[in-house]
Amino acid sequence: MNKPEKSLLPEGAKARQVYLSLRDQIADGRLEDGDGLPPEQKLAEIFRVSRVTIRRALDALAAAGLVVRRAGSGTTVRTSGTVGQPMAMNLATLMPQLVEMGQTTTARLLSFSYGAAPEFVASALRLEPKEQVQIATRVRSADGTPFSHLTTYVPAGIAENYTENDLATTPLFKLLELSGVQIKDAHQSVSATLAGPDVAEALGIAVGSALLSLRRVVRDVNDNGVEYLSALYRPDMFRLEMPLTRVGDDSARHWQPAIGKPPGEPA
Amino acid sequence: MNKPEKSLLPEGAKARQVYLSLRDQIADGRLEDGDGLPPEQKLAEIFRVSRVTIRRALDALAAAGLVVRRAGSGTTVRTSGTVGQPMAMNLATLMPQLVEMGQTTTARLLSFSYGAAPEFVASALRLEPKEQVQIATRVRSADGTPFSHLTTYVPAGIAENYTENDLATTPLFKLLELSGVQIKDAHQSVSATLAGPDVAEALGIAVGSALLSLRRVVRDVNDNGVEYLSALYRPDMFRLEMPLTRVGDDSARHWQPAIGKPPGEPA
DNA sequence: CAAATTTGTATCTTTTATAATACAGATTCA
DNA sequence: TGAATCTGTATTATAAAAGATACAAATTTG
Repeated sequence: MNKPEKSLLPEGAKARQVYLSLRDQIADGRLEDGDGLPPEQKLAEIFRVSRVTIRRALDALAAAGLVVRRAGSGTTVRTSGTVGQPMAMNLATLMPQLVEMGQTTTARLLSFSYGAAPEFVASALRLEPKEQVQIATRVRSADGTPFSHLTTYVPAGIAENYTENDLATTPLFKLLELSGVQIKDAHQSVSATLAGPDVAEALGIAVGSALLSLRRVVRDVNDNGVEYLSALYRPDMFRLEMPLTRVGDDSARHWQPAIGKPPGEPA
Repeated sequence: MNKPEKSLLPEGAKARQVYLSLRDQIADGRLEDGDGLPPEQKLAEIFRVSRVTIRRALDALAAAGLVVRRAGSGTTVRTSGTVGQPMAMNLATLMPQLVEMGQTTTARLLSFSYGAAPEFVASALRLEPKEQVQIATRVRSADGTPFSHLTTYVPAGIAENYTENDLATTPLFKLLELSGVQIKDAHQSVSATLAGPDVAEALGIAVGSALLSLRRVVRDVNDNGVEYLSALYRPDMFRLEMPLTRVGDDSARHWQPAIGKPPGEPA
């Protein structure tokens, strides 16, 4: 039942930024249900814009059902029912969960082609220059709402083992396994980026929204790169969880990710 | 030597979208070093905007050093040297690195106060409602360039053990140790968000920039929450690295973060 | 109740972004 | 060399966003 969020919002820069900024604060809990926002005049000073602009942003928030405005009283946050908690991906049990997720979510194949590996892919996977790779872009949805935008690069020799159709239904991770690829290790890198027009449309979000970006390189037992993944996630629907436990004695203590233990459960 | 990125970029919607779209394509390799962009007139048709708008986007790209424009010849992608690698924080060795980082970076204390714990802090740390906490906001810089914006909440009873001055010089993690707090475990949650006016100013970036957001809850051996950290990082200067290794036999394999091993090194 | 605060509404002006157009200068290539 | 192709520059016009201002209506507070 998610709205397309096609933003009847003011398309222009300033008002939209205010809107996005406030929406973000509501989405990630800095502003909670029932919290009162500062008065419009105050917000105008904080954001260094006119009250009219603040007004436009608040109108958009109200239209989205995130706040309630009452003359004389003020504007208050109303999130009950509207914001679902983002699904949390536990780092330690990452891959199994992704496989499971493949079963409870649906994927749509946006593009599929073969071509020379881009330089950054070739160097990450340690391929020969110009080596052919399969490039696929998919959007994954949960409950009909898209939450991730994935682009994968797989060496052509490996990609031969599954079809375009497989990609739309099965997580690439599983396909590689079925192809007999012996996966050894992976390396992930997490950062943040802004949604461009293409990704924004695919994910049903506004251009300029914040996205969690994840880059993953997977190698097989011979240290050959078998997959390069560039993933973008909606932060309101997806989050990386990392339990950490301290190990070792005083002299050489360090932190280590806790494995397979839900947070708060006794060891 | 990082530029303030104070975005002389066109703030308006259309030109910025074109800029972001092209920058994205360059950043993730769809356009590589040496590639020639379509001529401005062609781009104008592709993006359905006027050539002037395309021009503004290209100007911004050129100012950012991502493309080189030559009259008569065209616009070509130039990424060599310009794409500085963000500093990478290895998850496995997270805390020690943070301590080290405290030595090679500088911190500035933006605000420091005591007050009732906000609801989301109280529930995360399992405090009584309205319990007093110390709230401190700091900005951490490397080579004079700010890269992270940190807000910490520490129960007042614990915070008594160090001074406001300590905070400006020493990582909170270390201060807690010195205060005799016996840290047991921590839980981190990573996502993405947009820069609001305050954070944007503190980090020297444009409002609406993407930020990597990290939330951390630290508990002591008695399971009492001792720190709630909300951190925002510039994605161009900071990244989370996670090596993963597959362990176990066929029947019960799972992924586990590799500890203390630089990626690509033999086990 | 009266004063203060806050949102709602309306109007007008200013600023900024975008567009349309024309032409000059640089480069490439046959 | 000369035509074709591109970027560089300039001008003017149109549209959209943002700002300034004033006042009305609802609500809260003392």
